[in-house]
Amino acid sequence: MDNIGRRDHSQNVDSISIRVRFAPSPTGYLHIGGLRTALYCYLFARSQGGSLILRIEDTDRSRLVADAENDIVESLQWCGIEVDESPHKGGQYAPYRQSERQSLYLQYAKSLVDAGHAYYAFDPPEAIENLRKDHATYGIQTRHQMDNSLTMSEDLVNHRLESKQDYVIRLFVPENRTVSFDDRIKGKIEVESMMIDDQVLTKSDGMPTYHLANVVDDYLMGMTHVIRGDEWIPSTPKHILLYEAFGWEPPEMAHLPLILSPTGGKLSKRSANRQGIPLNVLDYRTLGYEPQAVVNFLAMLGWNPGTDQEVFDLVELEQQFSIDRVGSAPAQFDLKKLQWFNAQHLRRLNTNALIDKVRPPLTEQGVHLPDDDYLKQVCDLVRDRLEHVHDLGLHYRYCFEDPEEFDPVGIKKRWKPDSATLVEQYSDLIEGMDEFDEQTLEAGLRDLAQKHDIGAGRIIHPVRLAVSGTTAGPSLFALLKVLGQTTCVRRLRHAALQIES
RNA sequence: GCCGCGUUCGUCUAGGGGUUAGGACGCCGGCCUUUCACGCCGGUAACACGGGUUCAAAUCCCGUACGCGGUACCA
Repeated sequence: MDNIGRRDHSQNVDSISIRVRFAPSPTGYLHIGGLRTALYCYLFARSQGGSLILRIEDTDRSRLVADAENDIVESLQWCGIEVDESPHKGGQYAPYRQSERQSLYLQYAKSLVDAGHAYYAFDPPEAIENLRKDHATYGIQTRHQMDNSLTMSEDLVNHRLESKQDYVIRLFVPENRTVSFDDRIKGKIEVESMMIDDQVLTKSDGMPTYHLANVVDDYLMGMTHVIRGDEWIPSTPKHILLYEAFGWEPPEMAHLPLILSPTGGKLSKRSANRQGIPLNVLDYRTLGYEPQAVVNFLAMLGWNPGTDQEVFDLVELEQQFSIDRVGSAPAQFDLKKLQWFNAQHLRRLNTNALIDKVRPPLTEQGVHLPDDDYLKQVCDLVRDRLEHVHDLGLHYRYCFEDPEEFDPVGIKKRWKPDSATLVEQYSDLIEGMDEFDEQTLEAGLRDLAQKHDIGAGRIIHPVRLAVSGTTAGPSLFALLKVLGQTTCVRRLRHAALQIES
């Protein structure tokens, strides 16, 4: 017992530093709620100068999803959440996959039996099913009616164990105890031990249950804080009892409120789908969201800095995060707000970063990529009206290709009988320009308008329509400048002919 | 059923015995402007309900309702 996986207390620098784990079960891809838990774990660890450990809790072999672990790792990476120790990275307390630590749990469970805090139970499933018809728990009132090492002779118990009959080890939950703990987010929580089952610690397949593995690993791996979802609150008293049985000091607990669907219910696969909310983290990548925006959005769902700042990058979050400012009420997912965050982060990108972001979706949209210099000009031209990386190819395709169609509503509204003539005259003007810049373009157009004794808008609107096919867009003269002299002339002349017919 | 957690504008939230209950998203209006955005200015809208305690309650206490979670050899 003393020589297995003992926590190393000798390095006191280590033992005072904060250690937090994110401990997902690889039964599916990492979803947005799981990511928020990971994020808060990360932010807390980083803000305290501590470490984040990724531990894979794969004790349920029947629900295991083969590539879930990879998905989890990739999701965290995409968001910039770095872990200090993990199955892939290794670390002082390896292995970090619970399936690889099986023998450890068994030994600890047996030590609990030896100390009288746990017992062997041989009841077949039907017996337990029967029990639950009349009693809520397998515990204080019922354990003495069952087949276990509390009710059977030692010889018989040994015989059963030796003949490899199925058995589980159950925790002996004490009577009349008020189990309490002080949650960093929820405050003091109390539960009567009466309400708690004699928890199964090791399953008949030899695997530990979540409760055992979790407690043993959190202890062995030196966790100082357990930060996890709300749904674990009812289990925490069981864990506290386990820590007590082992004679260990429990870590600090912090239970995060859940993320709800926009209608208030549970954010399930079905509800998310119906609301158009991507559920898996990597779906957000596929859809072209900025990881920083997703992180920012999630951080603000349940936490606030106490100031008016709301746009944060990860580093700022690390600096400002405080678990004391995490709210205790669940929060509803709001896609509109995420989109706003996305726009904020996208626009803050410098031009070089922006063109990198924008190239893949453009390619996907079948746009022939121009050279970087041109792409930069386009990005700077439209960046303030970009909400999403896809918007460039979606709404500003004319920056890359001559428009093939002209908005009929726009034509009706802006194309007058004299428009074709004016557009052609302006194209002549442009063709003859030595200086091709915004000022010259504007001055030339206004001159032309004056000559015809009309408002500048009479030319501006048809020109925009001719050059872009649409009535909305960036400043016309800036647009013309970016498009370039020959493109402008070509488009204007072509449009004058086509719209006329 | 039982146990636990929660409840401030539609949404995210600040505040936490005496506030015109503040901000953000969304929505609406205005300004800017050649358009559409951006930006700026303004508007809309909230303390779940009922009892206490108190000079005073959104804030503290107790109930009720509603929501969510747990009650597994799932995590």
